[in-house]
Amino acid sequence: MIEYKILKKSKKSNARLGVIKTPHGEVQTPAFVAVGTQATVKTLTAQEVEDTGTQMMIANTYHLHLKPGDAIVKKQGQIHNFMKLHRPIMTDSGGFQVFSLGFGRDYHVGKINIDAKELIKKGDQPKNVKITEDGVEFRSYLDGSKIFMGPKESIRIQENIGADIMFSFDECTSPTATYDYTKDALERTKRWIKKSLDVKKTDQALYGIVQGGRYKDLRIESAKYANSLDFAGFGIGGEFGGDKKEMVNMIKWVNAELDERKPRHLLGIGFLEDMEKVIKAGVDTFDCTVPTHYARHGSAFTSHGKIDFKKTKLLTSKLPLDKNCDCYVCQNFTRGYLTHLIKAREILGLRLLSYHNLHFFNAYVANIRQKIKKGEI
RNA sequence: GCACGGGUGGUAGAGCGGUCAAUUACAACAGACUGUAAAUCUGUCGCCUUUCGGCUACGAAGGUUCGAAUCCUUCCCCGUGCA
Repeated sequence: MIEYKILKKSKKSNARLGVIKTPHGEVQTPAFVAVGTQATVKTLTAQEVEDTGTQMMIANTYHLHLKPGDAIVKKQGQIHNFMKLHRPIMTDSGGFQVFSLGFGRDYHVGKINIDAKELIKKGDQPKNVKITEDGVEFRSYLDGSKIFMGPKESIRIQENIGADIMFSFDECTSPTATYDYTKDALERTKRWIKKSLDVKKTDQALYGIVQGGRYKDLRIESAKYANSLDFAGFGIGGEFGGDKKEMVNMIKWVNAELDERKPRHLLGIGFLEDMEKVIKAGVDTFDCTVPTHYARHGSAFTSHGKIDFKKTKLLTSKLPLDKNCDCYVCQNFTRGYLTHLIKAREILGLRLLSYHNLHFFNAYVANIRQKIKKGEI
């Protein structure tokens, strides 16, 4: 189980300072959660992940079920022992893959989409996954085989993986869904999160997920329902409207309904510019692929903006990546060297940028914690 | 000197009479990425033009043809073999 304690509540916003105690250590919140889908924060060793100041990681049920198989992870001593990360770990339920491999893929849309048109009507099905009342039939992206996953399957897999915190199985809806579709999907998600709780056998913590798309009444209904059940915390998922303002409002609608004594995790949101906004809306933890994903695409974040290390002109630069950063990468290498590594497609380039970006994101949130502590936000 | 083979856009390398401003790859340039189908994807990439279109181009110069990067002649380079 986990324990959440509020250390300080902001007077200026809904932000709060807290700590989540888990069997694998504490998380000072608000906190950034690194994404380690396949039991690895891509390119980095567990030791390096810890060295970047990462407090918690989130792995993925769907991916680990396909490869290597959750039974294998269990036999290897579960995820902490398997990957040798001695920090708190979460597992996402596979609910996001209902979207990313389903309608998300069909419509080429992300979770925040200003151009989204309402195209998905109640009863519609994505091309590559089949959504039923009991769960979802996926096509494995590895070999095309059929994989069925519902709340029961997801929880069983997550219990085998053995993270500190599990998420209930849900259907992440698309920004291209109509109200009627989203309402219908929410009814499924409500049944699924209840079922997730009912079938859970271990003492791992389970978070209930809130959906409801961009629709206020559905978001509130979803939050109220999740709050009525005995979850250890909450996950806020789904699409987040057309812009950041809308997103923040949606988070506020939801958090107003949730028991403040339980931690709230915002699923899959975390651009740098989003962090302070969502924290002020009352979010405690959030995960995002951006630092590691962008790193592998050659981009690094700095105190003066983003740098694209694919640009040839940077080859002659003798400046550090970020002069205001005290991470190993910024202390040792020039922008020119990093550019060379990226352009030469050397693995080290991806590793160094991943390391720096994670460090940068963690430091960024640590700074926000300080601001809350000082009463600045 | 003789005999073959070859000279194509920044590079490599297709094309071998019209559908070729020229396949493709790389490079270059620009952009995207939010619970990771992602060390990925998209666009531009001779010059002028927003588009239509125009212009100059496949070693050089001639020629054949309605039409040539593609065929012929000469020349200039490069590679291999024989002297």
